[in-house]
Amino acid sequence: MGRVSVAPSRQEQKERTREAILNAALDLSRDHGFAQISLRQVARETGIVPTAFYRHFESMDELGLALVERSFLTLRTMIREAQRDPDVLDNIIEAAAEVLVRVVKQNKMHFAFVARERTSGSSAVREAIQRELELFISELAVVLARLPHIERWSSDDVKMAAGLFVRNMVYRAEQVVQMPEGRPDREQEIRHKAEREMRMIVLGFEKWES
Amino acid sequence: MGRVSVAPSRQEQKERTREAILNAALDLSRDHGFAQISLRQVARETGIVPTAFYRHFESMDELGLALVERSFLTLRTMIREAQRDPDVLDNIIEAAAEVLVRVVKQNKMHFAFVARERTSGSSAVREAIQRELELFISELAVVLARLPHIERWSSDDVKMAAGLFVRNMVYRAEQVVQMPEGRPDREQEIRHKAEREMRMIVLGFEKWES
DNA sequence: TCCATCAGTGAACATGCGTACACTGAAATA
DNA sequence: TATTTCAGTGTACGCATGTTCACTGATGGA
Repeated sequence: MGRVSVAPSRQEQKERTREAILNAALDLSRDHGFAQISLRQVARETGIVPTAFYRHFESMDELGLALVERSFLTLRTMIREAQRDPDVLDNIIEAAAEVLVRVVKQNKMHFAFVARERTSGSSAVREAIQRELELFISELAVVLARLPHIERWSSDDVKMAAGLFVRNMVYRAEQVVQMPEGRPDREQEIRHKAEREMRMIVLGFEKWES
Repeated sequence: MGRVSVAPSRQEQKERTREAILNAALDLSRDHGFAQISLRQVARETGIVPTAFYRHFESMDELGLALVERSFLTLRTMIREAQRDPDVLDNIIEAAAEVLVRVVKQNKMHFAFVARERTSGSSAVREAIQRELELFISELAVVLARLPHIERWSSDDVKMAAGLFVRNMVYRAEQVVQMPEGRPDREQEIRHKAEREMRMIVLGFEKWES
């Protein structure tokens, strides 16, 4: 057979194991939350011996922080994608709802992790998520600031609006995550509700200081 | 001395211990979440032996459900109080923000519990909270439905509005809970932000179908 | 007064945990 | 080729956990 399997370098192999640990932890977190899972469970799921875990992370807390980072990479990808999309300026609501549902569906685990560990989780993880969410709101505020009605608002007001959007988005994302597989009707219902809510908030925007 | 101490009846004593267990659990949950605490920790904090726990609850899960119930009793008290207050109809925003901050401050632990265990927690606890929150939104919808602008809306729309309010309220309540003691400036800031947000949402209401 | 009830006790157990420590053997380096 | 590095192994440890079981002694009805 034409199969040529190059032996992976040491680095490559280490990186693979690290990735495997992250995925195992994410997977195990699904049912009972990251804070509940043990180092030994993660090792077992990864297929390594418990002590080998320490070759990659100093503690479960450090693993948790790595997961926060990885999950927010996904979120930032989403906002950048939304920024490139020319529809967004004309029609922010439908575009945002569409991107929301699609990206969340593709990255359920990451969103579930953020939503869950935001309020529970170790204090290190919790604080990291709060910080990242603030950053995310600021990024969204920059996008919003370019919209026609909003150009002249104070930056505090724009941030408030972004906060309302993001917090409602987080809530609807939780619902998409909990959504059972193969239920396009539920999906459409959530998208529809998200659209209505965002539209209502936007109506508030328009009246805010005009 | 005139001290007369009547020996408590068996029932009374049992009720007291039960209450002590609930408080101990609520207190221990504060730092790391209910899901993380052990039956033995709760017993230790209560001042009973681990096995005595079983005289009151079958499992930690049952304890969790009892805490959900007790916490939502507080929430319902809040909405009833708001309903009785005549200011609410004229000036729903300031009144709501005031009630929010005051009641949350008085019952930090209960709100913290609900906010935290809503997304983490065992599935039994999580589902109980989701159900109670839905109920709470419905109750608020009834209150909102009496407001001048809203009378003629569809019930779906009123529920959406109530949902937006409650979810933003939950978020701000989380902040009040996390607020350090003796910081009236932070308290006012949160109240102020909550007011602005609610005002913005209400602006959306007014424009919604008028 | 006698006796049943039952909230709380205390010892014992099997299990899973985090981490220390000495190790192996293949990849990287010299 | 000889040597070093280091990801992963295997054993062992002390500790906290949930749950069992037989118990104690005050309460409260007969």
